[in-house]
Amino acid sequence: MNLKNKILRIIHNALMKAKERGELSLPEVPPVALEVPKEEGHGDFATTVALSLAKPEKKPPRKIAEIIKGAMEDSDVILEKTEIAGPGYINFFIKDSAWLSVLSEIEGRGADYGRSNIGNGKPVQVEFVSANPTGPLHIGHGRGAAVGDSLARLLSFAGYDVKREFYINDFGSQVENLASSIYFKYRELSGDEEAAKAMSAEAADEEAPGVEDAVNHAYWACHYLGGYVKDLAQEFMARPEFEKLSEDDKKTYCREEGIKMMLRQIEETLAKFGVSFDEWYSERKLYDPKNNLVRAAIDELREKGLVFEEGGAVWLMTTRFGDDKDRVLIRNNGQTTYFASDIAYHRDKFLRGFKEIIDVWGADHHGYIPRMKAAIQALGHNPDEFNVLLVQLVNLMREGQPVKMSKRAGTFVTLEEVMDEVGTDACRFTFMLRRPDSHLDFDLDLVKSQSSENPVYYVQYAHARLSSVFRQAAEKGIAFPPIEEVNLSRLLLPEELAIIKRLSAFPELVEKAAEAKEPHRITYYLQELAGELHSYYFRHKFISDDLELTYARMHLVQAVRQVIATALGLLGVGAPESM
RNA sequence: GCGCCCGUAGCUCAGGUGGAUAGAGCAACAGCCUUCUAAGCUGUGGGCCGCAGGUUCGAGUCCUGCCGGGCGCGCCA
Repeated sequence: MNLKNKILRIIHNALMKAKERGELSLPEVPPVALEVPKEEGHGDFATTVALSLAKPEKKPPRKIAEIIKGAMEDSDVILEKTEIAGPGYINFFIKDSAWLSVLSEIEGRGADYGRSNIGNGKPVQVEFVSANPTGPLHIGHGRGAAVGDSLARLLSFAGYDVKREFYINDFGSQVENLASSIYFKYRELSGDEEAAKAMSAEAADEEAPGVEDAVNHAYWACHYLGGYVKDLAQEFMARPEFEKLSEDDKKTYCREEGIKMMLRQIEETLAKFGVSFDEWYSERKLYDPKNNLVRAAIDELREKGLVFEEGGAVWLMTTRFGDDKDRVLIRNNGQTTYFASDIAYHRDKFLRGFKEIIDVWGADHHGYIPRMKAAIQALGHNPDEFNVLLVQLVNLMREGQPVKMSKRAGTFVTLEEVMDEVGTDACRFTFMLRRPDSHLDFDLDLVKSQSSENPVYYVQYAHARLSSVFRQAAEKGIAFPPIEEVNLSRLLLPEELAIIKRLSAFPELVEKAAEAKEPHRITYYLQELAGELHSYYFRHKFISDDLELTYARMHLVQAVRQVIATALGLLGVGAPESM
């Protein structure tokens, strides 16, 4: 049992005892809030329970605090002292010797220190990135990937049964656009004058009036996105089987092979970024003739009486569940909407047994949340089982100036290029430096710079430095005796105890971050821990002639090294042995 | 017009689900390498937490209204 829980037990027992004695009435056991005070002088832990009991007990809070304090028993002998302060806080001061046991706990659990089971094996699905397979990933996808992946790692570490999923929009107008772009480019490359003319009209005219979207897209993709449409067209042309096809079949080929190639590229980019998925879920699967899930979803909603027809279209009554207006499922041309697909998709997620569903979306889709929540309820689920994490769009900067990513400006930058320029660790860490819903300026020069301005190296350097200490010790032939044989009570410095206290806070930090779905908290914790470590490192030698002290300090920094590595791992960032 | 997000130090941002005297990095200034990695350390200054009310023992945090910025409001995806 950790220290915090021991204190909680002491308080709880004291409350029970006070009740027995008749000093407190306590019709029901109050929740006890125990926190770490900001001010050091206020002890290691403090509770406000006396304050919150003041009203129901009709006694002054300080009086209640006296009663509780008088009933407390420190059976494990972990308390240095307790005191009542301010309006009625009870402050707890832990014995130094009790803190030292944290080091043994960390060493004992190793890479599992901080792992918990608050998730209790609950099946959770995190769906993220889900970019259209019509072009390369950009930096906004990168942020979504970093946030989604870190969240998945965090939840998994907290005991949830997590699955990561990528939803492939391989159905509908977007992929048709890709298909005709490739096909169009192929025609141009084959000497089709009409196609070439449209292309040059597009190049000359900002708005390119009268030119269809596919040409527009092809022009953009060929000139600014690394020419991937042109690459694909050329590759297909070189394949013997392609030329044998009829024009119609060529177009189909462009679509099918185009999607396949784009997905492969997306998967490779993400793999390089350290992100992988358990499932790549195809939208087309929802329309399988043998098992049409979209039809099944609409039928289910219709049976519930939540569907109606108007103007030749089929609608879902989302307003019954708080949406602003009802939404179309089937257009009057007979085609289903994206929304209908999405309902079927999310219905299937629940059918697959997930008890909680988390979608990571770009913030520009936030308006879509109410209708999706409504749909979840229409299907008979608790809307709390479906959560959307909004990730704000990223401003790519260079030397303090925004990089405008317009197709005309010729400055489109892919995620791949950003990773190559700044490195994946710096890239991922930077994404986790902000709350997901706050705007992020991603300055390429800053993220690239290997200086104090760059927090990722600050943290990684702490790990590398400590690794170096162990190399030095080994070179000098200094042993690393087991922790049971080491006199940890030699760790008397205030900064040593401060570090131990911070290490002891890690498991709860992980739990809270997981519950709040806020992986960025890990980033801030890391910066604080690294800061304390650097300061400590600078002031004190770890390896000295005093072997007893050396051993004790080596175990301390071993624990720090472990926690830094674990925490960086939750962010998908490496912990280098040397830099 | 309606809805969502944001507003905290000169800049970029934290602020642990309502707690004690609001923090960090950068920038500015002044220092620290003979010693385990200077990608580091030490110190200094800097605030009407957008504004005005409300809820209570207690508000940067919750509620209402305004101001300012971003985004969204399709039988597109």
